[in-house]
Amino acid sequence: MGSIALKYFFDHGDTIFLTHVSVDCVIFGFHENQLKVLLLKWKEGPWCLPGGFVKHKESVDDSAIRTLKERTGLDNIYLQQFHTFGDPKREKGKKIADAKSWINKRFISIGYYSLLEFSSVNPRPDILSNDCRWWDIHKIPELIYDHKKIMDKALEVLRLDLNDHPVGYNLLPEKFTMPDLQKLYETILGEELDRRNFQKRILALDILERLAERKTGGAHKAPFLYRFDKKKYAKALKQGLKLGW
Amino acid sequence: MGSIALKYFFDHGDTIFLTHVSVDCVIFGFHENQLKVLLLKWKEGPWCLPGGFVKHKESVDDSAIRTLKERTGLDNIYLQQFHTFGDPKREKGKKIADAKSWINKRFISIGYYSLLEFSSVNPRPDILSNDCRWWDIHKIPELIYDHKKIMDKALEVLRLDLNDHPVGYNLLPEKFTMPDLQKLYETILGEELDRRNFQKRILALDILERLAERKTGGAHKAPFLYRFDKKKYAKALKQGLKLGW
DNA sequence: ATTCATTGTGTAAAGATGACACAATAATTG
DNA sequence: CAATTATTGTGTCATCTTTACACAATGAAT
Repeated sequence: MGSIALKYFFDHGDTIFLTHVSVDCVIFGFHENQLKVLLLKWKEGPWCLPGGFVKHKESVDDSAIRTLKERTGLDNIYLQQFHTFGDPKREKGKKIADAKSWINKRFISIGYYSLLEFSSVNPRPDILSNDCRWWDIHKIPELIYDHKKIMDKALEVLRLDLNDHPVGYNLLPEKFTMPDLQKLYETILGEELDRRNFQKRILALDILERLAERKTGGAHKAPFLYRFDKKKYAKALKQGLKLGW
Repeated sequence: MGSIALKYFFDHGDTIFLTHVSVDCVIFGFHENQLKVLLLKWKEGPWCLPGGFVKHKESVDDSAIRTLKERTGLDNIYLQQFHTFGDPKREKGKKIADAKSWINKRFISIGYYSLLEFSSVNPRPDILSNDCRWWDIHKIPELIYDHKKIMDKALEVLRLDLNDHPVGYNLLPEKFTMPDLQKLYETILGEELDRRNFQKRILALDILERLAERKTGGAHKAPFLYRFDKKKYAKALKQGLKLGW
């Protein structure tokens, strides 16, 4: 991607994309007992959420899927639209290209959050950026425009969704231990949970399958490995999970 | 509003409004134990949700507030953004003005729902419509584009919000009876609730004030009147109500 | 072999929810 | 005007859910 493509994008992007509408993605991953977010760094600029524009005949959902694919290489990602940000001052100080460029117009941004398994991702910068990496949710750098606000809102919604969406299914690797799952919940909720009660409630959902294997290697007693039982999981989802944390 | 204003709107609306972005409002009211929705009828056309466009320097929220004010005469309405609809085929068959008009372009619509006290409203048609009235939620006429889908989604979100938003506060008149409140919940949830348990749970929230008065006039025993206690209500909201229906 | 941190499991108390019964009362009726 | 009727106000008990907490088992480290 050279400056020719970039120049075309700035000068004639509006022949491809809708003006005034953009998409921003808050991509969550979980690694080393920490909730992470994937951020991009603009060339000579601040960090920001991966985002994109909506093609003329593309659905907004598809635009988010495309953005995600371009940044992570992944298809079939769990994706949730969570809010649309429409303050006219949200992109304060914006000046990307020539004053006349379509891209300098005001944009309404539709926010999506996605959950994915950390190690399956190979973060890739986009045409406007030169760095793309995971940041711990508690150590986010200065972000451009209202992107911090967008991220906070995503986290808030994720917390609520925890009650009726089996978030672990998307954030953890195929096989995981009960402590892993608990740490995930604790990280998202920002509070500690009782180990024994947590296990009881999760198992009561009847969506997990306990494997014969245990996870060895760590110090201390080896915990069992679990896996989501897709059939039971789908069934429970239809009835509506209810955790009530 | 004559055809001159209308012509200007079609020909030059894009000097006032953003292209590709619109707002649709699902306005709920409660009357005679029925949940109602305010709908507009286009001149020589189908029924639709009240909606509008976003001015160049106006926030999307403000645009929804303005739309609501224009249709109902009301300010200070409870308003919740609930979803953004971005399918490129959502406005199938659209052809409003000259082919070249900005308004015939594709629009992404941001959905808001609002709750308001039925009798405080004086429904007013807009420049494009000649009728504006309440429809029972169970007897909705054929709606334009994807507006039925938008309405269904609003209702779905309202049901979920019932758990942590005191919906009654916005939909009922200042003074109301316990049966009134129960009917409201039953209508939104679409299921019957036990009278005694309902009362217990609602009163346990400690947000209502029982008045000395009773509601006379109806046949049978006169029920007490209640009122929301604004102080307690605000306090409970901060802690997060939890009903769990 | 002992120590240590962590895992697996169980149980009892407290709290929330659900099912249900009966007395009180405001208008209607005959 | 007394009896009727449908509805409201209130209470209790059983059941399910949630919370708090204890102890034995185990794998690695010492």
